[in-house]
Amino acid sequence: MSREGVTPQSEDFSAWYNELVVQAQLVDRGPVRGTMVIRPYGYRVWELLQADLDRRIKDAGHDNACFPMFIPESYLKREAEHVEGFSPELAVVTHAGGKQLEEPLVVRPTSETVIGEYMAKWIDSHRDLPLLLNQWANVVRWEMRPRMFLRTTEFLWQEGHTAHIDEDDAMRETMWALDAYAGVARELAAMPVVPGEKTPGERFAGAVRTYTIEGMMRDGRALQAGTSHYLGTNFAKAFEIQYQDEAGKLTLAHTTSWGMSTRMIGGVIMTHGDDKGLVLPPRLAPYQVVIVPIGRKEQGEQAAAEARRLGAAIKSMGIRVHVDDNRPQLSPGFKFNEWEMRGVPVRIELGKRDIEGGVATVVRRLPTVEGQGKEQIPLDKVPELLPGMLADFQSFLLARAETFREEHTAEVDGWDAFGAQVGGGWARAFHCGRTACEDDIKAETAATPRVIAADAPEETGVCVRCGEPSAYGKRVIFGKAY
RNA sequence: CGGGCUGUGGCGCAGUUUGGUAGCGCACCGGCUUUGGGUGCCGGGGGCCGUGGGUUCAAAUCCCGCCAGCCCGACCA
Repeated sequence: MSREGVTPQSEDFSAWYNELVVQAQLVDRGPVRGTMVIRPYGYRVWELLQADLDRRIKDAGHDNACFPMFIPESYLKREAEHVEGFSPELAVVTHAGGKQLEEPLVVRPTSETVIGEYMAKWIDSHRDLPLLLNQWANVVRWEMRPRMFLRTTEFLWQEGHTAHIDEDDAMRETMWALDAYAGVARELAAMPVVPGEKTPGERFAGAVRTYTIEGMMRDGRALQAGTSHYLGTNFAKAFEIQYQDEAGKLTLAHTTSWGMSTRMIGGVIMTHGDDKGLVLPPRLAPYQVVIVPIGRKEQGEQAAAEARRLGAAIKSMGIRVHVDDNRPQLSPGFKFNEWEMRGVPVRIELGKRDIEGGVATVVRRLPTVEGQGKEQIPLDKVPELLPGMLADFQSFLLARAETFREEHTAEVDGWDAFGAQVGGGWARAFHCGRTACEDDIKAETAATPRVIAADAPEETGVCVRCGEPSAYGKRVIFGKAY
């Protein structure tokens, strides 16, 4: 840790990100290429996301379960598109117990197949539906170009798997999950995502319809932060997930699957971070407030004691607070920079001057109002003022990200304008709907269709690339993606 | 898989061209210093120089192979 700070975003966004995730102590590099060790500070962020999403999942009637990570290779092969989509990135176990296995085992890249097998076993009658399952698990996908949180060989996620009596019910479920993800993104991550459908070319392998929430990062690129699929009867056919309907007839169930992963953390970093480092939304911050006592010897001890007292009062307000009183070898300046780099929303400085004046020096990670910097607040008023301050900070981040996205999104109709727009943001454009045309666009501009926004107005036009009549009945958001 | 770069104390690097007892900064340990935006000073500990072979009296340094990592590209739900 000899460096001071990280490469500025403006200079090299990618370097900024790579350095920051390590220096902020969110992760460390794993021993195997593409793997990551999630350190306590990073894992706490995940736990906070997890707690909220898990509550939403359970409130909507789903039950958690856990399926094995080893899947017989033959399972994957039962759904043609599914196996084709995944085979390049599978990790396969061929040897175990000191000998070659009769049938190779795939380390799960996702669990549609195993869960499908058991759904078939557990479902007999229409009375068994809907079957609403969820699991929190790790999955493995052998990626060519891994990046911490965004695309790692192994990652943590939640995968919901449900079976329904018909398309209507399954679609309600699909949209429920999408809405839950949008809620988590907006309310916890302060990330203003665009929910909507993916084009056929971007669809999940084996899905009938794929939905996504897309967020814009501070370099103008898009991040898929959660995804929900209506699988139709594709997996039901492959795994014989069927039920007897009221008339006694055997009928295929309609299934869904939906997932949100540790990738969301990467989204938080790239949505709010700046040249000084991380900026964590209070609802996801392991430490919402850090108190730095200032002084040495007796004076330092007095400040530390006062800091601990204040910390206890703040904690009793239900706020996650940390008192940095155990590192006398570090100067206050160092600590200020470090906690800013690690994204703590509010810092409280407590030294001789403060204590004599009966105040604390309170500093936000970002000025929520122009020109607002440090402020002195009477010590006994600090705990009661903090909840409001944190809530304001949370909504400030969401509003700021929303403004940023609007400023970097434009309606585009000409091909030249399209190329310019996707250079640093999103283009809302008409598209013919042909996958081959999407491929051309990608080859020429590196941009891909990200989402057909659910709330986009109904309109038609001609394809921005080939001039054919537009598909989808609305514009499509294009951008470069992670 | 292709192109480029890099492997030297925990981290970041110099030393390699021209072979000759392995160095610096940060971190760490001990001590001192009146810690408000990356304190200053003194004294310490720590390194099969990625790996295997070759050349040589002698290799971090020269030669050949291999491995790993990073960046760019192809690829990616």
